[in-house]
Amino acid sequence: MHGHRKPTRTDVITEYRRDALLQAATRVFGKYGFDGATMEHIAREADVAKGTTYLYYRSKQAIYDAALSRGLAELDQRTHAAIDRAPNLHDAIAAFVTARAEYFLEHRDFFRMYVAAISRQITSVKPRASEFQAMVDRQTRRLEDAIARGVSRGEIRQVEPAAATLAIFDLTRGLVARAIVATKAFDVASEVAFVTSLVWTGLQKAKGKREKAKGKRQKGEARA
Amino acid sequence: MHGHRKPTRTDVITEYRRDALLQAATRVFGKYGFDGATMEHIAREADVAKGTTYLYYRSKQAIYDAALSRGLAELDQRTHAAIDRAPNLHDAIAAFVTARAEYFLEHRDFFRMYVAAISRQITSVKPRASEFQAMVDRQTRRLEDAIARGVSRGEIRQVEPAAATLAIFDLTRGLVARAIVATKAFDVASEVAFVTSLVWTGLQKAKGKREKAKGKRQKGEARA
Amino acid sequence: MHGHRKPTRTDVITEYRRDALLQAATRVFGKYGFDGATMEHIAREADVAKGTTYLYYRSKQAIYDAALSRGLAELDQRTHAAIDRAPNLHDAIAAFVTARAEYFLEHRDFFRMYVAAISRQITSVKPRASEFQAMVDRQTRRLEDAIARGVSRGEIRQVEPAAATLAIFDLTRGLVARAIVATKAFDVASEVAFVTSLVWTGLQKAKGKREKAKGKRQKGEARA
Amino acid sequence: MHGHRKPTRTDVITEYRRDALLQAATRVFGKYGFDGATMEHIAREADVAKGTTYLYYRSKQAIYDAALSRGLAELDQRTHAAIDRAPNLHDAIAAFVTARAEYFLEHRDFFRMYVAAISRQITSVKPRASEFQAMVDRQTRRLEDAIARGVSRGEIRQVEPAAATLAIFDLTRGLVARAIVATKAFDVASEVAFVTSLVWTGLQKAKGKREKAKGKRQKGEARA
DNA sequence: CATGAATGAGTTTTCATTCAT
DNA sequence: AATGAATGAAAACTCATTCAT
Repeated sequence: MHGHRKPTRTDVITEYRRDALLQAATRVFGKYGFDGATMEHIAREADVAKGTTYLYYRSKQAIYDAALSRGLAELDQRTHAAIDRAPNLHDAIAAFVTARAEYFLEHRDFFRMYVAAISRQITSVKPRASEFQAMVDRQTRRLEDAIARGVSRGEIRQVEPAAATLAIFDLTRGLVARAIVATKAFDVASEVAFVTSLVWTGLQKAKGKREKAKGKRQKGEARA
Repeated sequence: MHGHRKPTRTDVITEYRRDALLQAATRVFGKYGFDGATMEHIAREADVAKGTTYLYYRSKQAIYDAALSRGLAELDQRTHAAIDRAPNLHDAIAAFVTARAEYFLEHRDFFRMYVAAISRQITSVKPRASEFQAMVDRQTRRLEDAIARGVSRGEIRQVEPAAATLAIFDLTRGLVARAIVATKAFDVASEVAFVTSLVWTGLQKAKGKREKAKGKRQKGEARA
Repeated sequence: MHGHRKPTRTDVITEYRRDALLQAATRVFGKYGFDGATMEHIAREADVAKGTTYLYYRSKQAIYDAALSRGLAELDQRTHAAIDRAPNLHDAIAAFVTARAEYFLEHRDFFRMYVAAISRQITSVKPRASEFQAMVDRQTRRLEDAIARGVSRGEIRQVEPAAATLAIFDLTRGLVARAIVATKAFDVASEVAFVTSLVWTGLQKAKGKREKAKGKRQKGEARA
Repeated sequence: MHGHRKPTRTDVITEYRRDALLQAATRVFGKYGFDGATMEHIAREADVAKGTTYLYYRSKQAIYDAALSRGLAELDQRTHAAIDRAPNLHDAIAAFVTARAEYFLEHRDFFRMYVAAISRQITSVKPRASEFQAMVDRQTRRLEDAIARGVSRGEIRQVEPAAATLAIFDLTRGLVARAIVATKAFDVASEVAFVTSLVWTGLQKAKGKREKAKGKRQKGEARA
């Protein structure tokens, strides 16, 4: 902030503590949820006294938010990097799914926090919606842009890029959730491949086949 | 139907109270989550005293479970009925998405409970996974069977029916979640249509094109 | 109460209910103690609805008191009768111990209430001491009189009759307590015999021996 | 004596608090009984907040157990020391009664807890009997041994040492109970003397007198 | 008289947060 | 800065008692 000031000893300690606390918090919140987690537990996990926690974070909510943000930022990073590396739209989609699945599976506690956070957002009385919404946007922006380009180039059919992106987003989340609760072996790679192929195929230009079915609608079908 | 005993006064009251409590519980759990909800609050919402709650449900957990189960059963009902009414696979998929989206949007509090329950299942220390898993299975079974038939008839391409079903399941959930947090107008019908079309197209037999694309990148896609 | 009025149907029912409730109360209070017992439990045990209990007894305390009183009155009865039948002091003592032990062992729940009541009296904040004290007095009066006569007749040595009586009273209580908690066989008869003989011997005129012992230690007793 | 580590601040506080809490608990449990006592009350009495109590004792039951145990251990101590100091059996008996009476009268609240504990043991649904039983055994062991020696030396008549000991035990308890509820002056010393003399005389060898009475039993007499 | 549904005061226990050392 | 003892608000749950039917 103050330019290139050499970090003082204090800065280093502070940095170290904040990191340790965030890691501990992620573990504990991931395992027990927001309400189930206790400051005591987090402190112990971070190897500090309970009071120390409050020197670095104002409250339980604050440490929770920080832990969540940090994870989201990292995930963001990974997601972006993966997409940027992809040479084409198909691979960008695959990269998106893969990168996120990998990140979540490497950070299962974070995934739990993440899911709970979404759940809380939906449940939420307070409108923390906006902050969270912004993060989701950031996570999906790159992919959305890629899809938009794909559409404008005629590479894929005319779809709402946002809708398509969110679909991929949802599929990824579901996939990871199942991987995490899975008791028996779960072949992530093949699941990722399936999701990717489903979406990719789904984005192809229709071959006209469906027209007929569409022609003779029955009730019970989507009213779109 | 089940013994024509005239319902006693107590039976009537019991029926009425249980229903009122379940409704209240759904509202409160939906708004505040399991931990955030208080028995006091639920009781007030159901217009009874705190103690009365315990005359009908043994514990907070019990009333939570009951409220969740009831909603799931209703949802199950609707989902089944919708699929059964569909004349073909395409419409079955559309019906699945539509029925669930409608149910959830009519019962937003229940949707919040539902999402929280899934979140809890993932977070959960205790393995209440199984009970819940069973319900999910029940909800998806019919669609899975329909998809399996579609595959064996060659109506759609060779996919793992379970995987395809869960994808539809995930997409529906995401769709509803967005509809519920949406601050501005949200065109559910068109979202449903999109999801349905994405999946339906995605399940069509591949035209073989993509293979090539994967092998040798096209220049136009160099930077997504 | 109103002389020889023929008991009405209502009187009979009332009598019957009060009795059933008292029996139930004794069982329940005996098993769970005052605080551990619930009106619900007592009512169920007496085969009436919870509210009915309050038609016969003003409160939990009232039914407790009534149950205790009834037991004490019966015990009183038995104790008196036994003593009155005894031809001499020795037998009166034996009869006292025996009668009480028998009564308590036939009414173990009542014994538990009884012990708890004594405990409560000691603990008691409120001075229900007097009422209870009176009952103890009534229970011991006859024996005390018999002992007083024994003393004045020179049948036994000069002791404070009240003190001697209470000693016998305490020994009996201890004996029964052990019989009731005993897990293995407990020979009540021989315990009663021991207590009786101990007391009877203890009340005999001293042979003068002890005086000396107290004055100048005997070597054999140097280390007890 | 046990590692000369300087006690830390925390150690000191802990020691102090545990003691204060135990004292407070004894007072409160003694006055109101287990169920009548509230944690709030105990905390106030110990001059701490309600929550503080739980920093030192896991639960109400735990603090109760600790308070009871501490008292029993002290009483044990005193009882043992008194008996060990006695030069002969007669004095050992006197010492037992005296020491216990003194201890209880100095710690009236503890006596109330003690009586309630015995009462609970009798009433008890759960078999905490064993733990408690063990403590009683410990309290009486020394005296029982002394009596056994007295019997084998022919110093006193042939009695079951355990039975004699428990008789003395019961008499002491009764004596103290009366001293504690006594509203008017209560001459403990003379009561102790009476109990001691009654027992001591009662343990002397019979002079053969009673034989006759025994010969012509009447009903109502012990069937031993 | 009898019932049992309803009430709400009262109890134990937990835990985020504060603050003296 | 770090500690951890102390606090007290909050919450689930129980049960004696009341009262409408």
